[in-house]
Formats: sequence, structure tokens, C-alpha cells
Amino acid sequence: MHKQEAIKKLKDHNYKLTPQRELILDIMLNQQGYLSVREIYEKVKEVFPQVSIDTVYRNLSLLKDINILNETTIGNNIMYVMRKEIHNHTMRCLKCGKIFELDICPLELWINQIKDFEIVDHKIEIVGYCKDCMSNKN
Amino acid sequence: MHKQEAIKKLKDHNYKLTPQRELILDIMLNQQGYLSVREIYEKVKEVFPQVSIDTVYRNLSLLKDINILNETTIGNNIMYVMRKEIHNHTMRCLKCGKIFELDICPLELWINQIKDFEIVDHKIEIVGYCKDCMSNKN
DNA sequence: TATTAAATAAGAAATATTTCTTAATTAAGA
DNA sequence: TCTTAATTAAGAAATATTTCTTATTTAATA
Repeated sequence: MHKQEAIKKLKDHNYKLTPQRELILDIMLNQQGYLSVREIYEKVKEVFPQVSIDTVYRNLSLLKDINILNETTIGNNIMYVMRKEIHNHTMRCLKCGKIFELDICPLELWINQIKDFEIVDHKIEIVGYCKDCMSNKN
Repeated sequence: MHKQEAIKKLKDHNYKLTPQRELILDIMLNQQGYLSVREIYEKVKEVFPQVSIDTVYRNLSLLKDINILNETTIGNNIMYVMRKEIHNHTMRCLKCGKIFELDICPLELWINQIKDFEIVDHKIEIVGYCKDCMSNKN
């Protein structure tokens, strides 16, 4: 997702491009992994110290509603990440051979925590049994 | 980590094996991925409806202290998983070729959310630059 | 530039999470 | 079975997160 694309989506829905909203967009565009609301709020405050946390909640939720961000819940925690169009990760069924796209990247949750390694690329290969083959593996 | 091993660790530290503590251990042993404190608390309550959430916090923290559980923070959320001895996932440096062990499995955070697929195995391959080679890639 | 619907900050309110205190209970070993 | 240090439940307290209300400000378009 490019910035112009995101801005167009906002306009198409008659939402305004406020400085706060644009900053949140920039933060998410410059971020590989998932961030919690609090982490995003802290980053916004660096530029707008007076920002209301309500503004952050409101905008993240809105950006999710118009499919700019993906929202996920880990434990009790709401987290956001830029939406991806390309699906690099798949699950392959050992029985029927069907390939299922993983619309999430498990690595994105960890990327922020890996400090001593500059990640260039990664592959994830999951194998197992799909819904249809689960009960009939032979 | 097997149950007897965990119990021995408790005894070695002069900790008692209470029913609540044993249940928490069982829950974690029967769980592939990370769970939040709340998720664990809900499971404990199914057996001990009167359990205090403080008991859950206390025991999880204790089990982490004696290296039975791994604790991680995702966003604002504390999560726990059984400690693994086997490191299946590595990061390989493109420059010096060194292999670094990943003591976490990024997939464990997602495993609980994958409902329609029975995972048998998975591989994660990360490539990039290690700390020493980051600034000198040629 | 004037208009107006959308968005904002501020603060309160509602929930949720985490830690603490205390008195009662209990696991484990003598 | 007795003893005792460890553990517990209960409830309060301290924090943290999320939502709501209101008055004010502002982006976008005419």
C-alpha cells in the first residue's frame, strides 16, 4: 500500500486528511511489524505532544474500516499493521495438496523485537491438513 | 519440557505443588502457542471457579523465574508459553554465514488463531545481516 | 473567504489489568 | 498427626486501556 493510495481511499470515503491522521499513516507506512495502540500513540506524541489518545484510537479504527490497516488481537491486545496485498506465506495440505494463503505474516509480530539482525528476506512454509482432509488423512 | 521435569524444578526450589499450580502447568503443557494471562485465568476458572487472578499472575511469574515458562511482551500484553529446548528456527547472515538461533518461534503467537488447518510441521528461514556485518556488507 | 461536516483536545467515565494486604488454608516433611 | 513456611482467596488499591461527551477547531469545497 502506497501513501497516495491510502489518501485516495480516505477521500473516496469523504474523510479529511488531517495532520494527525497523516502522521499515523506515515508511522504505519514506515513500520514492518505490528504496533499496539500505545506504541503508535507514543510516536504520534513526539510530533503532536497535545494529541488526544482518543484521536489515535479513532483513526486506527477508521483506517481499519476502510481496509488500510489490518487489526489483530494478540491476547488482550489490539494491534495494527499496514495491509499487505502480496501473500508470501502459504499453508500446504499434505493430503490434497491445496495451497492456502496466509493473510498474516507471523514474523511481523516479532520483527520489532529483533534488534541485532537486519532482515532481508524470509520464508515460511507450513504443512499439515486442511479442514476437508483433517478427518480423513489416508 | 515434560511435566515431571517441571515438577522437579519446583521441588528443587522448595516450591509446593498446589492443585492450582499443577493445573496451570497442565494448561501450558497442552498448549502450543502463547497465551495471555487472561486466557490462562479463564481456563483455570473452568476447574477452580473461585481461583483468584492473583494466583494466576503469581504462578506464571514464578514458573517464568525458574525457567519453565517463557514470557514475552507483545504490544502491552504479557504472554506465556512453555519453554522450548529445541531451536528449530535460525537466522543466517548473508555476509559471514553465521547461523544464529532464534529462541522464539514467531508462529507460536499465531497458532491459536489458525482454526481450519492442522499444522504438522513448519520451517522458518530468515536471511539478512548480523550485527557485525550490518555496517560492512561488501 | 464563507460554509459546514468532520475532526479535534480535554477531561470524564467506564473497563480492564496488575499489584498489594491480610487472614485463612494447605502441602510437605518431621 | 503436627508443625510451619508457602500458598491461597478476597477484596482493595493502583495502573492502564478504551470509550464517551462536549465545546472548539479545521480541511475541503463552493
